[in-house]
Amino acid sequence: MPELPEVETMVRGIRAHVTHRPIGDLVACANRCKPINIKPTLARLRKRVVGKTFQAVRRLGKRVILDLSDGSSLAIEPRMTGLVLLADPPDVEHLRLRWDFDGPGQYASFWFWDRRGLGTVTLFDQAALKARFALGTFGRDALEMTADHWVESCHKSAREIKVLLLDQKTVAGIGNLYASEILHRAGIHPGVPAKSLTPDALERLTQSVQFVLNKAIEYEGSTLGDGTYRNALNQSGRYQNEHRVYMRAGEMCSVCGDEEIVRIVQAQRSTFYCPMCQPESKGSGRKSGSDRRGFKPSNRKTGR
DNA sequence: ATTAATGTTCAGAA
DNA sequence: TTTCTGAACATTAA
Repeated sequence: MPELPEVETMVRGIRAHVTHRPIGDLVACANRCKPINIKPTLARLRKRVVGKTFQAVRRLGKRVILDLSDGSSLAIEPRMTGLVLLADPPDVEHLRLRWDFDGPGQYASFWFWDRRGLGTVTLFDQAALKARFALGTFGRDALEMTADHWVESCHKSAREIKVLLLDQKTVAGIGNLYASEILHRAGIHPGVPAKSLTPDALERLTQSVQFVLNKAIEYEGSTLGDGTYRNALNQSGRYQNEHRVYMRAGEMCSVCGDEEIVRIVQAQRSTFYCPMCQPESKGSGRKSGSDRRGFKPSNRKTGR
């Protein structure tokens, strides 16, 4: 499920191969899959894209943005299982769209592949893109968040910190997997209200977001058990080997060695955490000492 | 054979 | 205003 590190890996993977090349055609792949959700229609998008070039490829939250030479931009949103590929798709059935380039180049085309078909491709003109991703309508990028920004985002909110982390309007790029990993490294219990976090906890959160996301980018993202996520050349990421809590319910915490990782459900999504490293009490002060022992997990489900 | 679970986003309701 | 719920989708585990 592509989150910030996976989408960043996609962007870096295709950038050199898709920019400044004339687009010869855009077609729906010939298989029984629907060509996913396209705005406007495929036919109209095709007319708007053919003959142009991509001037730049960048990331906005969890979307791949391709800036066209006429000032408009294409936003590819992988959602759960979408991939951009230069070659070697995981399978041919779930290829959805293909862009063909004219002229020389290492790869003649690139694809949007999506097993579940929740992904979207949307064309924005310059003004519409600006409006859609303006601060306030869309959150600041997770890698741009300073401690002051976190204070501003958290100090009024009654929501659980894990749920707030997932809100793309509050902060862009964090998804279910990295939310659990980030909070574990920060020593913050996922269920505490955002506004209860102390300045110290928010400082740790700031650092943890930077550390975890940058490390995950360095490792080219996480390819989970189902093997869905792949880079542009259909290679697995390597950050899954570094996960400390995600999908590790019932395992001993590798950091404290004293407690099993627990799975709970928040906002209909799985959360994983360590009751020892992430105490529930006030402001999640990790070093407060008084809550080192005697803590009871707030939820008893430990299955995976 | 049916049902639940999986994760992201958005529309619409509370 | 803020927060919550359900739908969309494909595949697999129970």
